[in-house]
Amino acid sequence: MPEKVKKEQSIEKNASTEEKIKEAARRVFTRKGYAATRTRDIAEESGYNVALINYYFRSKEKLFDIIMLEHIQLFVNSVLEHLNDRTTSLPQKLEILIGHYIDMLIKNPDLPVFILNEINADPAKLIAKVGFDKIKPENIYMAEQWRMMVAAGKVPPINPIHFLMNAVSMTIFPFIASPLIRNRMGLTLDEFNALMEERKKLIPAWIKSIMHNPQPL
Amino acid sequence: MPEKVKKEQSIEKNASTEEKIKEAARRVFTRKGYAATRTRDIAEESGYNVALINYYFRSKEKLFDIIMLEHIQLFVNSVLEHLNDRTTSLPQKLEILIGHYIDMLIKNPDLPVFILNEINADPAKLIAKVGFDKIKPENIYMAEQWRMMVAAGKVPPINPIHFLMNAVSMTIFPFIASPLIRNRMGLTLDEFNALMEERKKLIPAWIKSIMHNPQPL
DNA sequence: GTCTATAGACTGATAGAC
DNA sequence: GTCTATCAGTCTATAGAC
Repeated sequence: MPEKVKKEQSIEKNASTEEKIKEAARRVFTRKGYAATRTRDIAEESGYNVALINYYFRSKEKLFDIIMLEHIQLFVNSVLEHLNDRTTSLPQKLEILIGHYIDMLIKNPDLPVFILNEINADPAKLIAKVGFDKIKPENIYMAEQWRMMVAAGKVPPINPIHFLMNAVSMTIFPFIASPLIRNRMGLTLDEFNALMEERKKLIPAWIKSIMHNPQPL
Repeated sequence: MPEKVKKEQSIEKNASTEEKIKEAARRVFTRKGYAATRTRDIAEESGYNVALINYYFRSKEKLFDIIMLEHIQLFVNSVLEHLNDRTTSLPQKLEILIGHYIDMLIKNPDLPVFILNEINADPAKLIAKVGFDKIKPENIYMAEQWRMMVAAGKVPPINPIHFLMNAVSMTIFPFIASPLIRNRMGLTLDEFNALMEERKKLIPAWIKSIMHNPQPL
Protein backbone atom coordinates (compact mmCIF):
# COMPACT_ATOMS: atom_id res chain seq x y z
CA MET A 1 0.00 0.00 0.00
CA PRO A 2 2.20 2.83 -1.23
CA GLU A 3 1.47 6.55 -1.00
CA LYS A 4 -1.14 6.28 1.67
CA VAL A 5 -0.21 9.15 3.95
CA LYS A 6 -0.27 12.30 1.89
CA LYS A 7 -2.07 14.90 3.93
CA GLU A 8 -0.40 16.31 6.99
CA GLN A 9 -2.66 15.42 9.84
CA SER A 10 -4.42 12.55 8.09
CA ILE A 11 -4.39 9.39 10.15
CA GLU A 12 -5.18 7.47 6.97
CA LYS A 13 -8.85 7.11 6.66
CA ASN A 14 -9.17 9.24 3.53
CA ALA A 15 -7.79 6.96 0.81
CA SER A 16 -11.30 5.83 0.04
CA THR A 17 -12.87 9.24 -0.58
CA GLU A 18 -9.94 10.47 -2.57
CA GLU A 19 -10.08 7.38 -4.74
CA LYS A 20 -13.83 7.68 -5.26
CA ILE A 21 -13.50 11.24 -6.47
CA LYS A 22 -10.72 10.22 -8.80
CA GLU A 23 -12.79 7.44 -10.31
CA ALA A 24 -15.79 9.70 -10.70
CA ALA A 25 -13.56 12.25 -12.39
CA ARG A 26 -12.15 9.61 -14.68
CA ARG A 27 -15.63 8.66 -15.85
CA VAL A 28 -16.84 12.20 -16.41
CA PHE A 29 -13.65 13.43 -18.08
CA THR A 30 -13.53 10.53 -20.51
CA ARG A 31 -17.21 10.94 -21.32
CA LYS A 32 -17.29 14.69 -21.84
CA GLY A 33 -13.71 15.87 -22.25
CA TYR A 34 -11.90 18.39 -20.09
CA ALA A 35 -13.57 21.62 -21.16
CA ALA A 36 -17.14 20.33 -21.05
CA THR A 37 -16.71 18.81 -17.60
CA ARG A 38 -17.76 20.96 -14.64
CA THR A 39 -16.44 20.35 -11.16
CA ARG A 40 -20.09 20.06 -10.13
CA ASP A 41 -20.50 17.08 -12.49
CA ILE A 42 -17.62 15.30 -10.80
CA ALA A 43 -19.00 16.11 -7.36
CA GLU A 44 -22.40 14.73 -8.28
CA GLU A 45 -20.96 11.59 -9.89
CA SER A 46 -18.80 10.91 -6.83
CA GLY A 47 -21.58 11.47 -4.29
CA TYR A 48 -19.60 14.23 -2.57
CA ASN A 49 -19.45 17.94 -3.36
CA VAL A 50 -17.24 20.54 -5.01
CA ALA A 51 -15.40 21.57 -1.89
CA LEU A 52 -13.99 18.08 -1.44
CA ILE A 53 -12.54 18.06 -4.92
CA ASN A 54 -10.49 21.12 -4.17
CA TYR A 55 -9.63 19.85 -0.74
CA TYR A 56 -7.98 16.76 -2.22
CA PHE A 57 -6.74 18.01 -5.58
CA ARG A 58 -6.43 21.82 -5.31
CA SER A 59 -7.96 22.43 -8.74
CA LYS A 60 -9.86 20.89 -11.64
CA GLU A 61 -6.76 21.08 -13.80
CA LYS A 62 -4.51 19.30 -11.30
CA LEU A 63 -7.08 16.54 -10.92
CA PHE A 64 -7.25 16.20 -14.69
CA ASP A 65 -3.49 16.02 -15.02
CA ILE A 66 -3.37 13.16 -12.55
CA ILE A 67 -6.09 11.20 -14.35
CA MET A 68 -4.51 11.86 -17.72
CA LEU A 69 -1.11 10.75 -16.55
CA GLU A 70 -2.41 7.49 -15.14
CA HIS A 71 -4.47 6.81 -18.26
CA ILE A 72 -1.68 7.29 -20.70
CA GLN A 73 0.81 5.38 -18.64
CA LEU A 74 -1.68 2.53 -18.65
CA PHE A 75 -1.52 2.83 -22.40
CA VAL A 76 2.22 3.10 -22.76
CA ASN A 77 4.03 1.29 -19.96
CA SER A 78 2.94 -2.28 -20.39
CA VAL A 79 3.70 -1.99 -24.07
CA LEU A 80 7.31 -0.96 -23.77
CA GLU A 81 8.44 -4.18 -22.14
CA HIS A 82 6.83 -6.25 -24.88
CA LEU A 83 8.39 -4.12 -27.61
CA ASN A 84 11.82 -4.78 -26.13
CA ASP A 85 11.37 -8.43 -25.22
CA ARG A 86 14.32 -10.33 -26.74
CA THR A 87 12.76 -13.75 -26.27
CA THR A 88 9.84 -13.31 -28.68
CA SER A 89 9.84 -13.26 -32.47
CA LEU A 90 8.33 -10.40 -34.39
CA PRO A 91 5.11 -12.25 -35.28
CA GLN A 92 4.79 -13.35 -31.66
CA LYS A 93 5.21 -9.76 -30.53
CA LEU A 94 2.41 -8.70 -32.85
CA GLU A 95 0.04 -11.27 -31.46
CA ILE A 96 0.88 -10.51 -27.85
CA LEU A 97 0.65 -6.75 -28.27
CA ILE A 98 -2.56 -6.76 -30.25
CA GLY A 99 -4.22 -9.20 -27.88
CA HIS A 100 -3.12 -7.14 -24.92
CA TYR A 101 -4.42 -3.92 -26.44
CA ILE A 102 -7.77 -5.32 -27.44
CA ASP A 103 -8.31 -6.69 -23.94
CA MET A 104 -7.55 -3.29 -22.51
CA LEU A 105 -9.75 -1.47 -24.99
CA ILE A 106 -12.70 -3.74 -24.29
CA LYS A 107 -12.36 -2.79 -20.64
CA ASN A 108 -11.76 0.92 -21.30
CA PRO A 109 -13.49 1.72 -24.59
CA ASP A 110 -13.48 5.50 -24.07
CA LEU A 111 -9.76 5.72 -23.57
CA PRO A 112 -8.59 6.28 -27.16
CA VAL A 113 -10.98 9.12 -27.89
CA PHE A 114 -10.01 10.76 -24.65
CA ILE A 115 -6.29 10.48 -25.25
CA LEU A 116 -6.31 11.43 -28.93
CA ASN A 117 -8.55 14.30 -28.11
CA GLU A 118 -6.38 15.82 -25.47
CA ILE A 119 -3.24 15.09 -27.45
CA ASN A 120 -4.73 17.02 -30.28
CA ALA A 121 -5.57 19.94 -28.03
CA ASP A 122 -1.94 20.38 -27.04
CA PRO A 123 0.41 17.77 -28.53
CA ALA A 124 3.78 18.81 -27.17
CA LYS A 125 2.61 19.23 -23.58
CA LEU A 126 1.17 15.75 -23.25
CA ILE A 127 3.77 13.83 -25.17
CA ALA A 128 6.54 15.09 -22.96
CA LYS A 129 4.57 14.94 -19.76
CA VAL A 130 3.44 11.44 -20.10
CA GLY A 131 6.05 9.02 -21.28
CA PHE A 132 5.45 8.79 -25.01
CA ASP A 133 8.91 10.21 -25.32
CA LYS A 134 10.23 6.91 -24.06
CA ILE A 135 9.19 5.30 -27.34
CA LYS A 136 12.08 6.08 -29.63
CA PRO A 137 12.24 4.02 -32.82
CA GLU A 138 16.03 3.68 -32.49
CA ASN A 139 15.93 2.11 -29.04
CA ILE A 140 13.26 -0.46 -29.64
CA TYR A 141 14.26 -4.04 -30.24
CA MET A 142 11.17 -4.74 -32.31
CA ALA A 143 12.36 -2.18 -34.86
CA GLU A 144 15.72 -3.94 -35.01
CA GLN A 145 13.97 -7.23 -35.70
CA TRP A 146 12.08 -5.59 -38.52
CA ARG A 147 15.28 -4.32 -40.13
CA MET A 148 16.76 -7.80 -39.94
CA MET A 149 13.77 -9.28 -41.76
CA VAL A 150 14.02 -6.67 -44.49
CA ALA A 151 17.75 -7.39 -44.86
CA ALA A 152 17.00 -11.12 -45.12
CA GLY A 153 14.51 -10.42 -47.89
CA LYS A 154 11.66 -11.88 -45.88
CA VAL A 155 9.57 -8.77 -46.06
CA PRO A 156 8.89 -6.24 -48.82
CA PRO A 157 11.01 -3.09 -48.73
CA ILE A 158 8.17 -0.76 -47.82
CA ASN A 159 8.62 1.92 -45.20
CA PRO A 160 8.06 0.08 -41.89
CA ILE A 161 6.05 3.01 -40.61
CA HIS A 162 3.24 1.73 -42.83
CA PHE A 163 3.10 -1.60 -41.07
CA LEU A 164 3.19 0.02 -37.69
CA MET A 165 0.35 2.33 -38.73
CA ASN A 166 -1.66 -0.59 -40.06
CA ALA A 167 -1.37 -2.64 -36.90
CA VAL A 168 -2.24 0.28 -34.66
CA SER A 169 -5.02 1.50 -36.94
CA MET A 170 -6.77 -1.86 -37.25
CA THR A 171 -6.52 -2.41 -33.51
CA ILE A 172 -7.58 0.95 -32.14
CA PHE A 173 -9.78 2.62 -34.72
CA PRO A 174 -12.82 0.34 -34.41
CA PHE A 175 -13.08 1.38 -30.77
CA ILE A 176 -12.90 5.04 -31.69
CA ALA A 177 -15.65 4.63 -34.26
CA SER A 178 -17.58 2.23 -32.08
CA PRO A 179 -20.69 4.40 -31.52
CA LEU A 180 -20.97 4.94 -35.25
CA ILE A 181 -20.28 1.33 -36.21
CA ARG A 182 -22.68 -0.08 -33.66
CA ASN A 183 -25.41 2.32 -34.67
CA ARG A 184 -25.04 1.73 -38.41
CA MET A 185 -24.52 -2.02 -38.22
CA GLY A 186 -27.12 -2.58 -35.55
CA LEU A 187 -24.73 -4.25 -33.11
CA THR A 188 -25.13 -4.59 -29.36
CA LEU A 189 -22.11 -3.93 -27.19
CA ASP A 190 -21.64 -7.67 -26.69
CA GLU A 191 -21.77 -8.37 -30.41
CA PHE A 192 -19.28 -5.60 -31.02
CA ASN A 193 -16.92 -6.94 -28.37
CA ALA A 194 -17.20 -10.43 -29.84
CA LEU A 195 -16.01 -9.02 -33.17
CA MET A 196 -13.10 -7.39 -31.39
CA GLU A 197 -12.20 -10.73 -29.78
CA GLU A 198 -12.10 -12.27 -33.25
CA ARG A 199 -9.72 -9.56 -34.32
CA LYS A 200 -7.09 -10.64 -31.78
CA LYS A 201 -6.23 -13.53 -34.08
CA LEU A 202 -7.32 -11.96 -37.36
CA ILE A 203 -5.21 -8.80 -37.31
CA PRO A 204 -1.87 -10.61 -36.84
CA ALA A 205 -2.90 -13.05 -39.56
CA TRP A 206 -3.79 -10.20 -41.91
CA ILE A 207 -0.50 -8.48 -41.28
CA LYS A 208 1.27 -11.71 -42.14
CA SER A 209 -0.70 -11.90 -45.38
CA ILE A 210 0.34 -8.40 -46.26
CA MET A 211 3.96 -9.11 -45.44
CA HIS A 212 4.28 -12.38 -47.31
CA ASN A 213 2.04 -11.83 -50.31
CA PRO A 214 2.41 -8.24 -51.33
CA GLN A 215 0.20 -7.48 -54.30
CA PRO A 216 1.81 -5.82 -57.29
CA LEU A 217 1.44 -2.09 -57.05
CA MET B 1 -25.86 31.75 -55.70
CA PRO B 2 -28.55 30.21 -53.54
CA GLU B 3 -29.73 31.42 -50.15
CA LYS B 4 -28.39 34.88 -50.50
CA VAL B 5 -31.23 36.92 -49.07
CA LYS B 6 -31.86 35.71 -45.57
CA LYS B 7 -32.24 38.75 -43.38
CA GLU B 8 -35.25 40.97 -43.74
CA GLN B 9 -33.91 44.32 -44.73
CA SER B 10 -30.60 43.09 -46.11
CA ILE B 11 -29.93 44.37 -49.62
CA GLU B 12 -27.30 41.66 -49.98
CA LYS B 13 -23.99 43.02 -49.01
CA ASN B 14 -23.57 40.78 -45.99
CA ALA B 15 -22.75 37.40 -47.57
CA SER B 16 -19.10 38.17 -47.13
CA THR B 17 -19.18 38.89 -43.38
CA GLU B 18 -21.40 35.94 -42.64
CA GLU B 19 -19.06 33.66 -44.54
CA LYS B 20 -15.99 35.05 -42.83
CA ILE B 21 -17.48 34.37 -39.41
CA LYS B 22 -18.42 30.86 -40.47
CA GLU B 23 -14.91 30.12 -41.66
CA ALA B 24 -13.39 31.55 -38.50
CA ALA B 25 -15.78 29.41 -36.47
CA ARG B 26 -14.86 26.34 -38.47
CA ARG B 27 -11.18 26.84 -37.70
CA VAL B 28 -11.66 27.47 -33.99
CA PHE B 29 -14.22 24.71 -33.46
CA THR B 30 -12.09 22.09 -35.19
CA ARG B 31 -9.02 23.19 -33.27
CA LYS B 32 -10.51 23.38 -29.79
CA GLY B 33 -13.83 21.52 -29.82
CA TYR B 34 -17.24 22.94 -29.01
CA ALA B 35 -17.00 23.33 -25.25
CA ALA B 36 -13.54 24.89 -25.18
CA THR B 37 -14.41 27.42 -27.87
CA ARG B 38 -15.64 30.81 -26.68
CA THR B 39 -17.61 33.15 -28.88
CA ARG B 40 -14.87 35.68 -28.19
CA ASP B 41 -12.35 33.36 -29.85
CA ILE B 42 -14.47 33.20 -32.97
CA ALA B 43 -14.97 36.95 -32.95
CA GLU B 44 -11.25 37.56 -32.66
CA GLU B 45 -10.38 34.99 -35.33
CA SER B 46 -12.92 36.51 -37.73
CA GLY B 47 -11.83 40.10 -37.16
CA TYR B 48 -15.32 41.11 -36.04
CA ASN B 49 -16.90 40.91 -32.57
CA VAL B 50 -19.28 38.84 -30.51
CA ALA B 51 -22.41 40.81 -31.31
CA LEU B 52 -22.08 40.01 -34.99
CA ILE B 53 -21.99 36.30 -34.34
CA ASN B 54 -25.35 36.43 -32.64
CA TYR B 55 -26.70 38.82 -35.21
CA TYR B 56 -26.05 36.28 -37.96
CA PHE B 57 -26.42 32.98 -36.16
CA ARG B 58 -28.55 33.65 -33.05
CA SER B 59 -26.34 31.51 -30.78
CA LYS B 60 -23.06 29.67 -30.47
CA GLU B 61 -24.86 26.36 -30.63
CA LYS B 62 -26.76 27.17 -33.82
CA LEU B 63 -23.55 28.27 -35.47
CA PHE B 64 -21.90 25.06 -34.40
CA ASP B 65 -24.74 22.97 -35.76
CA ILE B 66 -24.40 24.62 -39.15
CA ILE B 67 -20.64 24.02 -39.29
CA MET B 68 -21.04 20.46 -38.08
CA LEU B 69 -23.69 19.69 -40.64
CA GLU B 70 -21.60 21.00 -43.51
CA HIS B 71 -18.52 19.13 -42.30
CA ILE B 72 -20.16 15.79 -41.99
CA GLN B 73 -22.03 16.09 -45.22
CA LEU B 74 -18.69 16.75 -46.85
CA PHE B 75 -17.66 13.46 -45.34
CA VAL B 76 -20.71 11.46 -46.25
CA ASN B 77 -22.31 12.73 -49.42
CA SER B 78 -19.61 12.25 -51.99
CA VAL B 79 -19.10 8.74 -50.72
CA LEU B 80 -22.64 7.50 -51.18
CA GLU B 81 -22.61 7.83 -54.94
CA HIS B 82 -19.40 5.81 -55.20
CA LEU B 83 -20.75 3.09 -52.92
CA ASN B 84 -23.76 2.67 -55.19
CA ASP B 85 -22.01 3.01 -58.52
CA ARG B 86 -23.04 -0.01 -60.64
CA THR B 87 -20.36 0.52 -63.26
CA THR B 88 -17.34 -0.15 -61.01
CA SER B 89 -16.07 -3.43 -59.59
CA LEU B 90 -15.49 -3.89 -55.90
CA PRO B 91 -11.71 -3.50 -56.08
CA GLN B 92 -12.17 -0.41 -58.23
CA LYS B 93 -14.56 1.03 -55.66
CA LEU B 94 -11.98 0.50 -52.95
CA GLU B 95 -9.31 2.33 -54.88
CA ILE B 96 -11.60 5.22 -55.80
CA LEU B 97 -13.01 5.64 -52.30
CA ILE B 98 -9.69 5.39 -50.50
CA GLY B 99 -8.02 7.78 -52.92
CA HIS B 100 -10.87 10.21 -52.56
CA TYR B 101 -10.78 10.08 -48.77
CA ILE B 102 -7.05 10.51 -48.48
CA ASP B 103 -7.19 13.55 -50.76
CA MET B 104 -9.87 15.03 -48.58
CA LEU B 105 -8.04 14.24 -45.36
CA ILE B 106 -4.81 15.80 -46.57
CA LYS B 107 -6.80 18.97 -47.18
CA ASN B 108 -8.77 18.79 -43.91
CA PRO B 109 -6.60 16.90 -41.44
CA ASP B 110 -8.53 18.03 -38.36
CA LEU B 111 -11.85 16.75 -39.62
CA PRO B 112 -11.83 13.19 -38.23
CA VAL B 113 -10.93 14.14 -34.67
CA PHE B 114 -13.58 16.81 -34.72
CA ILE B 115 -16.30 14.53 -36.03
CA LEU B 116 -15.48 11.50 -33.90
CA ASN B 117 -15.24 13.73 -30.92
CA GLU B 118 -18.62 15.29 -31.29
CA ILE B 119 -20.20 12.00 -32.31
CA ASN B 120 -18.91 10.55 -29.11
CA ALA B 121 -20.35 13.39 -27.08
CA ASP B 122 -23.86 12.63 -28.31
CA PRO B 123 -24.04 9.82 -30.87
CA ALA B 124 -27.76 9.61 -31.61
CA LYS B 125 -28.23 13.34 -32.09
CA LEU B 126 -25.57 13.71 -34.73
CA ILE B 127 -26.13 10.49 -36.60
CA ALA B 128 -29.75 11.33 -37.23
CA LYS B 129 -29.17 15.00 -37.84
CA VAL B 130 -26.50 14.64 -40.37
CA GLY B 131 -27.10 11.99 -42.96
CA PHE B 132 -25.23 8.98 -41.64
CA ASP B 133 -28.62 7.35 -41.47
CA LYS B 134 -28.61 7.29 -45.25
CA ILE B 135 -25.90 4.63 -45.13
CA LYS B 136 -27.85 1.45 -44.60
CA PRO B 137 -25.95 -1.77 -45.32
CA GLU B 138 -28.99 -3.27 -47.01
CA ASN B 139 -29.35 -0.53 -49.57
CA ILE B 140 -25.77 -0.28 -50.67
CA TYR B 141 -24.71 -1.89 -53.90
CA MET B 142 -21.15 -2.40 -52.70
CA ALA B 143 -22.45 -4.73 -49.97
CA GLU B 144 -24.33 -6.71 -52.60
CA GLN B 145 -21.13 -7.09 -54.61
CA TRP B 146 -19.39 -8.40 -51.53
CA ARG B 147 -22.05 -11.03 -50.95
CA MET B 148 -21.73 -12.16 -54.54
CA MET B 149 -17.97 -12.63 -54.14
CA VAL B 150 -18.47 -14.68 -50.99
CA ALA B 151 -21.07 -16.83 -52.75
CA ALA B 152 -18.65 -17.39 -55.64
CA GLY B 153 -15.98 -18.51 -53.15
CA LYS B 154 -13.66 -15.71 -54.20
CA VAL B 155 -13.33 -14.32 -50.70
CA PRO B 156 -13.02 -15.96 -47.27
CA PRO B 157 -16.24 -16.29 -45.29
CA ILE B 158 -15.29 -13.78 -42.64
CA ASN B 159 -17.79 -11.22 -41.40
CA PRO B 160 -17.58 -8.43 -44.02
CA ILE B 161 -17.71 -5.86 -41.25
CA HIS B 162 -14.08 -6.72 -40.60
CA PHE B 163 -13.03 -5.72 -44.10
CA LEU B 164 -15.00 -2.52 -43.92
CA MET B 165 -13.38 -1.70 -40.58
CA ASN B 166 -9.94 -2.45 -41.95
CA ALA B 167 -10.31 -0.22 -44.97
CA VAL B 168 -11.71 2.66 -42.94
CA SER B 169 -9.22 2.19 -40.10
CA MET B 170 -6.13 2.13 -42.31
CA THR B 171 -7.35 5.16 -44.22
CA ILE B 172 -8.51 7.45 -41.45
CA PHE B 173 -6.59 6.52 -38.30
CA PRO B 174 -3.16 7.79 -39.36
CA PHE B 175 -4.67 11.27 -39.68
CA ILE B 176 -6.20 11.03 -36.23
CA ALA B 177 -2.89 10.01 -34.71
CA SER B 178 -0.93 12.37 -36.92
CA PRO B 179 0.40 14.67 -34.17
CA LEU B 180 1.67 11.65 -32.26
CA ILE B 181 3.09 9.88 -35.30
CA ARG B 182 4.85 12.96 -36.60
CA ASN B 183 6.30 13.75 -33.22
CA ARG B 184 7.55 10.22 -32.54
CA MET B 185 8.80 9.48 -36.03
CA GLY B 186 10.24 12.92 -36.59
CA LEU B 187 8.27 13.63 -39.74
CA THR B 188 7.48 17.00 -41.26
CA LEU B 189 3.96 17.60 -42.50
CA ASP B 190 5.14 17.17 -46.08
CA GLU B 191 6.83 13.87 -45.31
CA PHE B 192 3.71 12.67 -43.52
CA ASN B 193 1.50 13.65 -46.44
CA ALA B 194 3.84 11.87 -48.86
CA LEU B 195 3.35 8.68 -46.84
CA MET B 196 -0.40 9.17 -47.06
CA GLU B 197 -0.14 9.56 -50.83
CA GLU B 198 1.68 6.22 -50.98
CA ARG B 199 -1.17 4.66 -49.04
CA LYS B 200 -3.68 5.46 -51.80
CA LYS B 201 -2.26 2.54 -53.75
CA LEU B 202 -0.98 0.48 -50.85
CA ILE B 203 -4.18 0.12 -48.84
CA PRO B 204 -6.24 -1.35 -51.72
CA ALA B 205 -3.35 -3.68 -52.50
CA TRP B 206 -3.13 -4.80 -48.88
CA ILE B 207 -6.83 -5.47 -48.74
CA LYS B 208 -6.51 -7.62 -51.84
CA SER B 209 -3.70 -9.56 -50.16
CA ILE B 210 -5.87 -10.17 -47.16
CA MET B 211 -8.78 -11.26 -49.30
CA HIS B 212 -6.89 -13.63 -51.56
CA ASN B 213 -4.29 -15.09 -49.23
CA PRO B 214 -5.91 -15.51 -45.88
CA GLN B 215 -3.44 -16.95 -43.37
CA PRO B 216 -4.56 -19.99 -41.42
CA LEU B 217 -6.02 -18.90 -38.11
C1' DG C 1 -24.58 45.99 -40.42
C1' DT C 2 -21.44 46.93 -36.96
C1' DC C 3 -20.05 48.56 -32.74
C1' DT C 4 -19.73 49.28 -27.21
C1' DA C 5 -21.55 48.33 -22.91
C1' DT C 6 -23.81 45.48 -19.92
C1' DA C 7 -27.20 42.14 -18.19
C1' DG C 8 -27.84 37.52 -16.44
C1' DA C 9 -26.30 32.99 -15.73
C1' DC C 10 -22.78 29.86 -14.73
C1' DT C 11 -18.13 28.25 -13.22
C1' DG C 12 -13.96 27.23 -10.30
C1' DA C 13 -12.47 27.98 -5.99
C1' DT C 14 -12.51 29.26 -0.94
C1' DA C 15 -14.15 30.65 3.86
C1' DG C 16 -15.92 29.02 7.78
C1' DA C 17 -19.23 26.05 10.53
C1' DC C 18 -19.48 21.42 12.28
C1' DG D 1 -12.94 15.29 6.56
C1' DT D 2 -17.15 17.01 4.95
C1' DC D 3 -20.61 20.30 4.40
C1' DT D 4 -23.19 24.99 3.06
C1' DA D 5 -22.83 29.50 1.48
C1' DT D 6 -20.72 32.72 -1.28
C1' DC D 7 -17.20 35.41 -3.92
C1' DA D 8 -14.86 36.79 -7.99
C1' DG D 9 -14.27 35.91 -12.60
C1' DT D 10 -15.86 34.51 -17.13
C1' DC D 11 -19.20 33.34 -20.53
C1' DT D 12 -23.23 33.84 -23.83
C1' DA D 13 -26.45 36.78 -25.40
C1' DT D 14 -28.81 41.25 -25.96
C1' DA D 15 -29.91 46.34 -25.74
C1' DG D 16 -29.15 50.41 -27.83
C1' DA D 17 -26.14 53.97 -30.21
C1' DC D 18 -24.41 55.00 -34.68
